[in-house]
Amino acid sequence: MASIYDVAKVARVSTATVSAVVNNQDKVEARTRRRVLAAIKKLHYQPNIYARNLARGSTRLLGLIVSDIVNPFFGEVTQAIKQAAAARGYEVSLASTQFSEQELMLAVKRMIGMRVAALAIMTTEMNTQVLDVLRTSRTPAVFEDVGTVGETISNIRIDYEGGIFKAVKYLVDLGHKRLLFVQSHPDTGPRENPLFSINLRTVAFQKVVDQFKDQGIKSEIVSFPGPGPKAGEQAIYKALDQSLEFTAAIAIADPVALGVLHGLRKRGLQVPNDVSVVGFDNSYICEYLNPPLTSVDIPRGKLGQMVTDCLVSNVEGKVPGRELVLETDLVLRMSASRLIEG
Amino acid sequence: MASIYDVAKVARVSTATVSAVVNNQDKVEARTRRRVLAAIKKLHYQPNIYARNLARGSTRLLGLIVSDIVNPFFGEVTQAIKQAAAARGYEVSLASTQFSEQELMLAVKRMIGMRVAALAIMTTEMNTQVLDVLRTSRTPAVFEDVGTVGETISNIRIDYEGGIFKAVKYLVDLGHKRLLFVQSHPDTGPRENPLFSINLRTVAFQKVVDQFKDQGIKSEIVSFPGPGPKAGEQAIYKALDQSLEFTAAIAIADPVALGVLHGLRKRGLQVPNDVSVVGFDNSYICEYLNPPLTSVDIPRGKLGQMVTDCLVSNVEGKVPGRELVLETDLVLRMSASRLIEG
DNA sequence: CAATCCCACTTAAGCGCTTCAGTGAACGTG
DNA sequence: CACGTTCACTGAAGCGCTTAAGTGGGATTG
Repeated sequence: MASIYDVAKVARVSTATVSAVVNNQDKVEARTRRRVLAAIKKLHYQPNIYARNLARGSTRLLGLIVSDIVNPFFGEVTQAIKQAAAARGYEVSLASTQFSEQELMLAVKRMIGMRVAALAIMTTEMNTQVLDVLRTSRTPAVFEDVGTVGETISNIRIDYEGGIFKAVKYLVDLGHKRLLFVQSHPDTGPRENPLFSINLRTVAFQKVVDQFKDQGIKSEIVSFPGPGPKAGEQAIYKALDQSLEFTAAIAIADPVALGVLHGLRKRGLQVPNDVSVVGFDNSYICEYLNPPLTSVDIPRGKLGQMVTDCLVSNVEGKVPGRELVLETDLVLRMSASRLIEG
Repeated sequence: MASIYDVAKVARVSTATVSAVVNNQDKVEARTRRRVLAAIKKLHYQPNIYARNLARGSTRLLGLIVSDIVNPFFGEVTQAIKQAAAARGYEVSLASTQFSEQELMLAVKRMIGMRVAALAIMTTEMNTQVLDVLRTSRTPAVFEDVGTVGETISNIRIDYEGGIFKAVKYLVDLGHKRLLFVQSHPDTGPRENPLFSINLRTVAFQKVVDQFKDQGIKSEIVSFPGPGPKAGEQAIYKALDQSLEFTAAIAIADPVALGVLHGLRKRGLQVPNDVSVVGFDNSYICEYLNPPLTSVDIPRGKLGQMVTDCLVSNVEGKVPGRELVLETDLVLRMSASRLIEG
């Protein structure tokens, strides 16, 4: 592979000039520039990014770590972040952990090795070692839902409670009094880890239901290990088999709702006639389900923007870490309806 | 950020020794190793991958370019490739093009800049310039469905025809005689570009239907710009509005099928009673749809394995490029049924 | 006991860029 | 005309690693 020296030789200039052309600084005379460009084309020269980044000593690279790229929600968030980052002249490098804390640690270390300017961590799993590594490396970072803001660590708190409140109120207004919250949890790791953002959603649900208890609203929570539809399906079977009383179910995430819908159907229950269902995330898929799924919306575009702004201002403006709140909303579709007294 | 020199100084050894420890070569005495490890921990040392890769002069990095990470199918393929690659000691770097040829070119150049050992390109878009860049850079590459095998270029041909044959035969056996093929196409770029793998599926459909024409089977093709459900929905409206005759539809990809299902429902048509629908890709989501979607399966695990094996043997074994065929299969669910003569 | 080999470790060159100080020619100024 | 300026370009150091060649001391050998 041709190096900058080869190009310099062919163009009969110094490497500094080639460098100036490649990075299109306007210090180079048009004639010279053309010679260099011709040489580059002739040799199929492509700068070695390792040499470049090593020499530069810094990168315009944002790291993004998510739990599961297969989940379209993360995919959409990734897109949003990439776009926002590109607008500010940053690239983004993506890693996926498959919900494993070990993978998370590896990914963080790899990112630090890549000397990312800053790091966004949008995973459900988390632990204090990871936080330590981040803090000691002084890599600016932004989390989704991990409370500890620091000099270089920001947090975007998604207002689950707001969204869940809207969902619960909506269901209550429709006449539902028995609510089920369907959770899935990672197979591994401590269930009670407060750093697991997934627990935040459950806690938010409990808080909200508490506010409604003087109206006679009762609730149950079921949980099943493993992410996604499979867990949702099994969890709803569990609820049914235990004869938990509920006329409406809120799922912790859309893929889980997908499983809930499926499980209900298999057991001969109709949605929304027999059971109302509300999802969480408002994936694009909700619109296309049968029935279309009412879901709590987390605006990915705004999230991506927030994440990027937060990181970039931390990197460039030395703005200290802070906490931002992202509002959520309820998008009404067809999967919840007025309770028919039976 | 601490460098290898800092570690060497603290551990009172040379940088070469630190390097040996970091790369765990077993040339270092246990006592020394411990000292080095302690220094690394103390300084929170994390090797700079740019310096490392520059010094090494080669990487164990596979590049993967896909059209759309939001599509769960690509997500699953990505996972499969990552796993297969990890088993052979390679990492993988991911890029997504959003179906843009321009983005594709940028991604390819970035990958070459990263000096990936080899490159897998699983996009629907493609053009000859990209092929040229690849060929001249001598980066081993594997494509999905681009015919031109070369010294460093391999091709995995997905046996669309086989899968579509199974689908068509299945529908014909169920009594259907009027088939609709629902295609979506990228907004940009030449529609007739034979390098667009998406056209391959359509061509395969036409070929297959041809084999059935003496049985009186007729077919139509509709197409709508844009990927995903939205295109599928609009395409099916178009078919309905033009009063195309069909009792069964095959969608070019599952997200498109999702839109078809949705559009049919909105127009008051029942699946499978009024129209049978078959998808393509067999995303995990098919199982959870209502009705569960019959779909042509492309085995991602095998695909990931093939891609990785192909690349690694090209890189390490100097095996020249070749063409491999990936069989497809039809997974039966509930979205297609016997035609009720009306 | 000298010669040999091994072992654990060090020295230093080099990977391919960027960048800053430096050079020399052309130009403008008093 | 001597002087400073500007301009277009060059020279070379240095980024943080890896690795081939080198070193020196202890064990092994004839």
